[in-house]
Amino acid sequence: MTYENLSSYLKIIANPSRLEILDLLSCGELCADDLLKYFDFSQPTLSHHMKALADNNLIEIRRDGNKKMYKLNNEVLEKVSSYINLIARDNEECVCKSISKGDCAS
Amino acid sequence: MTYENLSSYLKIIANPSRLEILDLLSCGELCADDLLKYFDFSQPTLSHHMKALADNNLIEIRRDGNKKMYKLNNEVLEKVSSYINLIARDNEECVCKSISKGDCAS
DNA sequence: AATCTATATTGACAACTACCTATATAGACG
DNA sequence: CGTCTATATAGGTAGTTGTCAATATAGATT
Repeated sequence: MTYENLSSYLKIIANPSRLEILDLLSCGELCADDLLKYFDFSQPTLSHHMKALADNNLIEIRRDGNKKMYKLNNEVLEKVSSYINLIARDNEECVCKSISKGDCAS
Repeated sequence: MTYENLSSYLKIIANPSRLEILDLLSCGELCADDLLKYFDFSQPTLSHHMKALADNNLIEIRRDGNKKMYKLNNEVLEKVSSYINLIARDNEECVCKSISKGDCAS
């Protein structure tokens, strides 16, 4: 995963409403209406957030009769989490091994 | 940690340059000049990124003579990572337990 | 097929971001 | 104290984001 890729995922989840949507989905599917009742923003705003999440593969959508059901794709979220951890820690292939230190060498 | 708080941290790291800066710092302190040589952007842009990271406690700064040394504060990054994991998973106190399902009940 | 219901799209706008150039400042050191 | 070096701040700009009201659409149901 490139920094660009990781950054794209992070941009999507770097929003309190979307974080809460993801958390709400973490114990099962919900439809838009249940989510909408829960929040204070408008229906188009919810739809916009759901599209952003779906476009980035953070949720999956299926139709159920009249409604659409949204389901968390927790693998992606877990992958993002583990990549952040990778950045936080030193390791063999880390880019930090490759930087050339000038006068500031420790 | 509130969704607002987590989202603030995520906004800071949701940038490819800052992710790379953090990764570069993950095996030890560096000064601004070493980082600057590594990237293609201007010195003020680097300074701006370092300030954003420091203001959010993601790095620590100490003066060393003429220079400033930047050090990763990996605890914060690891905390962010683990909170994302928490959101990805179901658990006892999850907000997802509290949402009232209307017609969409599974 | 007409209507209803749930969700999506459009278009607009204020707020924020990342970057630049130009300039300022803080501390080191002659 | 004056100068140099390293980093920070200011001011400006193009692009992005989150939101809304208005409208469109897709599928269900009569």
